[in-house]
Amino acid sequence: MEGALRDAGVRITRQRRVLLRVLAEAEDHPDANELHRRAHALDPGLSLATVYRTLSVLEEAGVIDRHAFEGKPARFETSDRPHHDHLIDLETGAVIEFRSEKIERLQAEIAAELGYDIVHHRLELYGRRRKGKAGGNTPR
Amino acid sequence: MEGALRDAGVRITRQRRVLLRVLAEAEDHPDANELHRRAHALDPGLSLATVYRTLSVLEEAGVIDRHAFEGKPARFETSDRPHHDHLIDLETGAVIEFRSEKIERLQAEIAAELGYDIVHHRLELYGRRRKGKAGGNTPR
DNA sequence: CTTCTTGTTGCAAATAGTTCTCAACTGCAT
DNA sequence: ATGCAGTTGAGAACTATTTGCAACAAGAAG
Ligand SMILES: [Mn+2]
Ligand SMILES: [Mn+2]
Ligand SMILES: [Zn+2]
Ligand SMILES: [Zn+2]
Repeated sequence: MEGALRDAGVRITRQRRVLLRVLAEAEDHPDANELHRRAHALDPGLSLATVYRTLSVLEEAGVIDRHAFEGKPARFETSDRPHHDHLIDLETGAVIEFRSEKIERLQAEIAAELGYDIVHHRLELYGRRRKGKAGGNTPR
Repeated sequence: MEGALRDAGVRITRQRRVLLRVLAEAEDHPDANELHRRAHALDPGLSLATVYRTLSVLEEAGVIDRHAFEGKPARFETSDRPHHDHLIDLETGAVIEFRSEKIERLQAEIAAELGYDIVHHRLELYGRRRKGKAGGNTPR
């Protein structure tokens, strides 16, 4: 992963290495502040400004994705996994991932009909746990 | 429309009447600043703070929708027309509306499978005009 | 290994968009 | 006409993020 960056002409500094690691180990969708806090453990002195700058660099290099959910500050995640969209639990703030081949396809069709090629999109569902009987988050 | 607001316990002030009118006449998706500029014509002295406050009130009353497109400031539109989503032209910034019953349905299904009820969602396509041969924005 | 060039960093100050504080006002129920 | 809770204008405050600048360090060159 560092190789890919180096090839893209991105210098590998101590702070970038740390952030890459923090991002790689993250299982959630941390925001800049949280990333700064986590990185702080491995490298005190790494500034928040650098976190922001590095996130922009990594985003442009295509190794991370930035999500701006309703209101809240931007959140990040590595883009090594396949594309997916998000469902946000309005009560707990939990972020649940999902992927719908059908929706992806429909989006492309719609854009095409309008004479456009999709560069990227944003699909976010905001909801609350269904109180009713069935359904349910099938535990793995 | 004012009646509905009054019933919701919202006082009808001169500035709110102006903004409601500006919003009703808008055919695009203006942001707070633009709304302020337009309202200024009908009522100089109407402050930007009031524009923001009124927009929040109207949003909560459910008479307008707020859209936060990539990066740019929030944009608004009356919610009297049926629900739709947006395609943003990355080059011109143009906002094109569309509606897909299928996608709406799929979203509900996905949420249901995850054990959720959708409160609202956000679907935005960001793209560029297709250079290729066919397709195309059928002019009306 | 030393040097050199240029990208990178930390800090603080700057932005942009939006919200809040507070005293002066006003819609509107009585 | 009165009274008061809700609303407004002006500006300060805020939040998230960006930027200017001088010190610093990656890594190509020698
Ligand atoms: Mn994700
Ligand atoms: Mn619209
Ligand atoms: Zn998607
Ligand atoms: Zn929709």
